[in-house]
Parts: sequence; C-alpha cells; structure tokens
Amino acid sequence: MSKEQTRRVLPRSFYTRLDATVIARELLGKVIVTSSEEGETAGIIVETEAYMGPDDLACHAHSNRITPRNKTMYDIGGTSYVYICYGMHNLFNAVTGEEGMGHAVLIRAVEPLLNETLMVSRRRKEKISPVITNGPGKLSTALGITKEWNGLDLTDPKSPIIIVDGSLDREFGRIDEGPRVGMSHHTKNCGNFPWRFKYADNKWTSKPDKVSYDW
DNA sequence: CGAATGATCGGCT
DNA sequence: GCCGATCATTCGA
Repeated sequence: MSKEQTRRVLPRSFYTRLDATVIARELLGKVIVTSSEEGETAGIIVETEAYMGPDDLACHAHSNRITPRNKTMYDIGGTSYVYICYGMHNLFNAVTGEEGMGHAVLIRAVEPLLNETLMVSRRRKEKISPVITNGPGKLSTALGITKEWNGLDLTDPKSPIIIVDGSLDREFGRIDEGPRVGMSHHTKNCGNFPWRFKYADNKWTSKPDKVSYDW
C-alpha cells in the first residue's frame, strides 16, 4: 500500500460514534486492504449490516452475554471481529461504538479493487466475476481473512487488515436499506429491522439482492 | 460430555 | 428453489 493510502486509514473516531447503522451506511464506498505473504488485495465495501448490542436478538452480544467467541465484539470501535459461521466460513465485522457496547458492522460484499488475480485464485475460480466476493464468507476467502485476524486494530496502518477512505473518484448511486439476511428464525422483533445497507445499482452485492419486507 | 445450532455456500432439480 | 456439507461454538445435563 502506498504512503498516500496509509494516510487515509479510517481513524478511531470514525468507529466509536453511535450508532452502528450510521457507520454501516458510511462504510459503503470505503476500502478494505489486506496484506499477507501471498500479496496485497483490496475491495470496495458495497454491502453491510449493523448488529447492535444487548437489545438486538440477532446480535452475538444480545443480552450482554460474553463468550470466548464474542468477547472481541465488546472491544473498542475499530477492532476486527472475525468468527466462523456454519463451521467453515470466516465472517468479518468491524466493531463499532465504545468499549463494552457490543456493536459491530458485518461486511457482506465488496467490489474487487486490487489484485483480482490473487482473489480469484484464493476462491479457486478461473476468472473474475461477482461470485468471487458477493457474500460475507466469499469475500473473506478472497481477501485472505481468517479468524486468526480476530481482534486486530483496523486503524493501525501496520495491521494486515485495515479500512481506508479510498477517496475514489466514483459515483455509487442510491443506497438500499432492508432487513438483514438470515433472520428467518428471529421473526419476533429484530428480524425485520432495516439494518442492511447496499448500493442499489452495484452488481457486486450479495444475494438475496431483493430488499423486501414481505414477511 | 452430547446435542443443537447457525450473520453461508455450492450443487442439483 | 431446495438441500446437504461441515464444524466451531454454545448450552444443558
């Protein structure tokens, strides 16, 4: 990563604000940069979901419960929270809020920006297409994110994973809001909170691509 | 210690 | 659209 990009790492103050839905929205268009021995890769965030602490039944931090898995969710905003889902997928979140709050933003899709070749090969595919990064598990594979990167400081330029303000000369258009994905068993209340954010006209977003309240 | 459960994905119909 | 893979994690006995 260039010196110029390093200067644009999102600062702590970006993450420690309230609430997570604001940050989830503002993370759209920002850039995740990862580095490993394999090389450097980067993607533009095009889809996010907010998870908010004790009152959000779908959040790992609901009811303020603390377990070995979710404890980094209570760290200060700007920390990475990576966990294994369905026994095989690494899901990447940016912790938000102050220490102890248990808020985070899940990154659900990115648009490849740097080193498509490495991302395609990590996904064991032949060519670049949205299937490389259009899901939370997929983008982690493409960017080389594993649970070993849980608890890292996303605001430290020396971290293997950081989020920068790409200052991209791009117009991303309208933002869709809708219910979060995978909430079918949370129909009680939190299931239909409109805490999923995505660019309406970007082909790199995940499925289901329809934003609906028909349930 | 055993059973149940996923903030998913990919293959198949 | 449906379904099985696959296992870390959590919870209860």
